[in-house]
Amino acid sequence: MTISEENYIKVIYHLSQVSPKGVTTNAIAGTLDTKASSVTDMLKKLADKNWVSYQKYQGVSLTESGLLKAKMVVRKHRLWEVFLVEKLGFAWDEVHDIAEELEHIQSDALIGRLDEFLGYPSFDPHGDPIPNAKGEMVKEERILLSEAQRNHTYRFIGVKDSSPGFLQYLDKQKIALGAPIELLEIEPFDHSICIRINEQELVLSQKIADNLYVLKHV
Amino acid sequence: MTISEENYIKVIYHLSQVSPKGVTTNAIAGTLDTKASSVTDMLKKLADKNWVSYQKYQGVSLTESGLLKAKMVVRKHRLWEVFLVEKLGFAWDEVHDIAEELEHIQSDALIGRLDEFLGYPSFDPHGDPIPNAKGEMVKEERILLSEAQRNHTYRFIGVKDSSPGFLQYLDKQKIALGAPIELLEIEPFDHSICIRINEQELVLSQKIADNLYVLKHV
DNA sequence: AAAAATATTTAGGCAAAACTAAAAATAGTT
DNA sequence: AACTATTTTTAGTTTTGCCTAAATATTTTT
Repeated sequence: MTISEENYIKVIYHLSQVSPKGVTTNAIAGTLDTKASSVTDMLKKLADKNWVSYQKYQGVSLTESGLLKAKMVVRKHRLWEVFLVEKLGFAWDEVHDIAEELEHIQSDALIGRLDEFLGYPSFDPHGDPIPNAKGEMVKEERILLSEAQRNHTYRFIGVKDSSPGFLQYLDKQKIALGAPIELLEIEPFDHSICIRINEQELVLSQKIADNLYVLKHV
Repeated sequence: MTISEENYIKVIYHLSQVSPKGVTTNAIAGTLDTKASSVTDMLKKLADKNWVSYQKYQGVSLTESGLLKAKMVVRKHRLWEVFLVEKLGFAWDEVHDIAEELEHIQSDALIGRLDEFLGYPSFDPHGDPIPNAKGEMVKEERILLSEAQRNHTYRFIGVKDSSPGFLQYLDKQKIALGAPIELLEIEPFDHSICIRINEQELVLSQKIADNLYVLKHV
């Protein structure tokens, strides 16, 4: 499997999470920053190799073997991110691009030993679950903070947007993974919210609340 | 710099150690397992980018910037080997191919932090010196065991051949890096030698002795 | 020094993965 | 249902890094 093929499979996997009935050519092109015609070419190749099922003009979805391939790439990406943060001391906003390269190293022995070295982590530094060697991962009952209810308390467990800009904003506001968040107020006009975190009150815009995953109960 | 370009530069660097007056097209082709015509193509490209000086039919040598590039690839390769052995518990005969992939990850920050994490090692698991960020590395007064003198004691500090087969042979004979070796006898007929190592006597063929680096004094 | 052997380069092609431009299919709108 | 807009595919190119086969240099042998 080439690096390019792995990247396509991974992107199709991520886009499938949002639109499970089929991923469009344009969506893939947009994510990978290529042209739609290039995507069509690659989809044919991936279909030939039985990693996606693809009908002209109807979008694609991963086959069983494609899904496993995708999960293995995601597994590698997230394990490397844990390594970069936990062992090398990188900040959570610095690791994505490096992991993007490391995820393509081909060695099952390597990734198995890395997993062991890291203590078999279940989540990466952004709160995303790490598939095990079989592709299984924990599934949490998480919601977006923008969908949460007034006067309830949640736990901040992940980000939807993991771009450096957003992560740096969270650092600045001292909003860290695992923190309890109490939803104090929802402003009807602009959907901004007021929360209590670290014993302080904080106002977050809808856009921010829309990118924070919280645990439903407690 | 592409992966292919890095591999060429690295191979030219290694071959230069043996033949400093110029590396031949065929030597490169042999090492990289490609055809001479492919090498010629690449040499032109590398010359255009000023990483090698190349005269038709006269072989190549690295320019100053090419030499630094090569040392940085070697640095990455050897640091990753240390990581694989020291941190992930791989054996010294298992790490070459994985490091061959890892050496192409592009991130100065990564390699700097990896170096720090490993405690700024000076040698890789095979006893080869690791260049620092400037390309400097320690130079030892080492010789081959086949060039050593009778009744002198040496220290085993490196291997010339680092193929898995040879390394496994050394493991089997309990010949480990750092061990003192006393040269007891040189057999004139086949140049095999008798040594004392780990309080035991051992006979080594010329081929073995020809691939072991030892420290000259003590 | 000429002939033979070897090494290297040139010329022409191929496959992967991207591109542009044009054609075809689908979706949306009146 | 027809027209328009959008999406997707096809067709034809480009670039990178490799290949084979043929031509040219260099080296070795006689």
